[in-house]
Amino acid sequence: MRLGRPLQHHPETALEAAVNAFWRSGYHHTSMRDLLEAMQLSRSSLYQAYGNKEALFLRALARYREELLVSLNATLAQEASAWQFIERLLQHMAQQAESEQAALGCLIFNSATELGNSGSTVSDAAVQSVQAITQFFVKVIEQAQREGSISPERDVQSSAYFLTLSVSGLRMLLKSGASQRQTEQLNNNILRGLR
Amino acid sequence: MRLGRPLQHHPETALEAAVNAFWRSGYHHTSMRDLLEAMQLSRSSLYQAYGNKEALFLRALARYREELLVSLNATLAQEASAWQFIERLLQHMAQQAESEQAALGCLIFNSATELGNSGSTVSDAAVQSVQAITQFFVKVIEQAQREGSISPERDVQSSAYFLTLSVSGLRMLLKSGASQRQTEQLNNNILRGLR
DNA sequence: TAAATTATGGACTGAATGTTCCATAATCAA
DNA sequence: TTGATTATGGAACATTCAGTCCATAATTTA
Repeated sequence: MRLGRPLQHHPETALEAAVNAFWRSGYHHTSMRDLLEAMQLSRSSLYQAYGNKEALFLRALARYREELLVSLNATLAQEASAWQFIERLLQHMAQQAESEQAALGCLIFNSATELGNSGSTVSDAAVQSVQAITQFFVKVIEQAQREGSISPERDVQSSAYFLTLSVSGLRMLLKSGASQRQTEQLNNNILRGLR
Repeated sequence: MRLGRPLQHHPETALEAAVNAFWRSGYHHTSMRDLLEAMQLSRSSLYQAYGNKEALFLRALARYREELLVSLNATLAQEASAWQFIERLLQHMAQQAESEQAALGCLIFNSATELGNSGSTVSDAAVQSVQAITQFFVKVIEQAQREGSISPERDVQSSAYFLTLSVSGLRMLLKSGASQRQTEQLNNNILRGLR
């Protein structure tokens, strides 16, 4: 068995709370005070369990990315086709318009925009997460080409990047208060860019 | 003539420096110390001339937006067609890949992503600036439709939003270190989404 | 020259920042 | 029960934060 006094908090639950805190306010503008309150644990426990703010952010971002990719893969698997997956994904984002969720945007794109690729550990992590999203879209595009809904002449990498760009741009517009109607019509342009 | 001791700084030059400071680090992460150093003036002078950090940011963002729109309008006017303007705009962004300029992104999209639309004065200004960009693209799309390069069946607002989304997404990818080759190929998807 | 007016330099404030430290609490192994 | 080990609460730290204040400098008007 494990030695010493047992944890009085659930590390996974606390990390989830940290994700939400960073999601709401970004890396720099989320203070340790915010994190302590959100995660419901004492200073010592936080530093003991996660090291420091930077390390906690890396853990939070990694968790967000992993959960997102698991969710995306699961949704892809249960859709009838890759093309339908893309349509549903865009439609789903449009339906979130003007909600609190939409106002948050995506932690990965938020972080990439905030941190750039300055070479710091945190900015590297953000860039790498954007790459992971694009890699997922590569799979989706390849499947769509096999299924005949995207021309085999289209460059896979470009189309995947275009999907990343589109989702990121959509998130920015939704953050700026774009309406559902506006977003839905927009999606036609995105789909046309893919075909 | 003006009464009292004359200014020892050029307000326009100082504001330009403030723009660059906010551009580099965002609203929250740019400190007054950063601004004082960038603008090369003393605390008193800064507060006397601009009020406080929030007011200074509003001025800086407004200046950035105005300069950007003047530049975009000038470029549009000297291109042979609206369609060619769009092509050149995207091409120009691709050529900036992997440069310091690309690493900065766009102050407006950076701010919109950082500040969301929380209802604060600064976030309102960011949202409004995104709208101003979209309004400019409305003009471009209408001109392109008159010139026959974009189908009159396309919804003007949607296409304008799509251009805003594309430029924003492109900026995010460039910030994440996307290469020139990747970006150039990407542009074909964007143009296809417009036609 | 004197009075009025505006700008500037720099000290100062209170609050917030991320982080460290230590005494104490709570568990397990012997 | 004792000793080892880990977790926790809270005080404390130096630094940075945005912003204020006041004495003084530099100018115009009278």
